[in-house]
Amino acid sequence: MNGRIRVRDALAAAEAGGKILVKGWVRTVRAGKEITFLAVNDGSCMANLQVVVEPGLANYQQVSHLSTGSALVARGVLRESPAAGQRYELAAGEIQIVGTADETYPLQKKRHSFEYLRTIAHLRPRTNTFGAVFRVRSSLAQAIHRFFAERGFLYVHTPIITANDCEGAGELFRVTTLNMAKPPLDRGEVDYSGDFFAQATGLTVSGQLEGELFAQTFSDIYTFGPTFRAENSNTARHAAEFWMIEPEMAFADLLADAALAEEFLKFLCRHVLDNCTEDMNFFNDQIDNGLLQRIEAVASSSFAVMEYTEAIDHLKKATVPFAFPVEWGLDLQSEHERYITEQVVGGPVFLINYPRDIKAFYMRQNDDGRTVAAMDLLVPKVGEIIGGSQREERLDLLLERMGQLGINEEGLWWYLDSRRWGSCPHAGFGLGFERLLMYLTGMENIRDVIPFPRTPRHAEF
RNA sequence: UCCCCAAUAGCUCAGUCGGUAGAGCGGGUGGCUGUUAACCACCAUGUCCCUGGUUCGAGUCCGGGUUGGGGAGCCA
Repeated sequence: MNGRIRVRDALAAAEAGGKILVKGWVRTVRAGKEITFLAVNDGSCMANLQVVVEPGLANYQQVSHLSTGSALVARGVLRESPAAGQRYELAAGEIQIVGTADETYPLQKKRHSFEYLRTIAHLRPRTNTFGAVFRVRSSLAQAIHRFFAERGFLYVHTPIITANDCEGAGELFRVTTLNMAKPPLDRGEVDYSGDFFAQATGLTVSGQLEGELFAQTFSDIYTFGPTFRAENSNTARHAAEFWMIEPEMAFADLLADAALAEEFLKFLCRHVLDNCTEDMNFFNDQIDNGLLQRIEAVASSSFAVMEYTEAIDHLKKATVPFAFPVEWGLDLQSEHERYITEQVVGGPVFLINYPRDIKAFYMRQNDDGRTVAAMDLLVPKVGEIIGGSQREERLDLLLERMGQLGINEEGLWWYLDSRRWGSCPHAGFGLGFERLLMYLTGMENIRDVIPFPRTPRHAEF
């Protein structure tokens, strides 16, 4: 628009000499009496366009006094840069100062801590690191849609508001229009019959159950949307609001599920390596020196598969001390998962067939009577990154399991119906988008890969 | 929610044995320079997180709190 060219395209021009117009924000100014250099960035790439300004310019005085953060429009000739550091630069013929930034601008041309930048989340995208994070985030989201689209998966929008809290009480955010100062009571309990939905509702913790219903029409589907957990988790890996990808395939078993997960993760590794090269190189240089090597290794590896029972054997034989006990029937802790993927396998590994009693009610019971068809994909450095299962398609066994766990059938009548008519084997998995992003960028805190993080006590911006 | 650590200039930090605070960067001014987080000189900037206590005297020691960070659990 208005003939503007993005910095990314200007820097990638086939040859110098063109008259161009760029619009962006000043990252640094190196000003002098005889010449001034402005580094201009418009978010299209990490690299800045060097704008060279000489005293002949009408407003040279004002331009040489610009400071970091200012917005401007620059017109001039793209030419080869005589100095090192950039191939092209813009010889300014005209600079229009659009918006100045005074000395109170919080971003300085120096390194800031991530903790500080979190307090100015509205400005941090203007830094190199967060610019890279959010470019990769955008690119990766589009790659995810492309992956599934190319394979014939239907994209389904499952509800954000739900009355379904079957995955564990107390973790839902409540959604209500009741007067919180004076809620209607019935025998001491809040009476939701007069609430907007005439029942207790909350924000979704997973689209899986609805996703299963669509899989039994469209064969292969996926969801990709916001997910909410009201848990008081204070860690670098948890947010109250995050985005989750949940594919579901009909006529698929656990191994087909694992095969999809493997293809999916490799595709995304390859995608960022091939399409986000500049930003990935930055992460490798500045954030995590082993990043490119690790992602390249995952992209070209073949994932191992290991039974839970075998993993327990390995852990029992381990010579390293663990803080938590290892026993068949107990869930694996992060330390155990990392030992398996890093020390035993030395790469990505699917752990499959977990004890029934530590897994969710909807997972398919195996013939051994004590395990279910669950899988977790473990990767070096982070541990579990994908969790999935083959679902229990047999109505009687599903009802039996729900009964054992005290799960109310009435609220899930629609889910159970899917096992009444045309039930079929099906399987799926869930992947936390931010955790994927952490894995692929080397960023170590989930609050630094989501634009405006929501965590306990934090809903600013 | 539990355990551990931290909080000093706009930012990143130092501050010895308890004696009323410094550096670098950033900012301002000037100089200089086809510069690359430019460089050089000068200048300005503090609720030492809050609160109570010990002490002649607390940034420093002790109690309580707040906020942040790391780890764990929960999980994606």
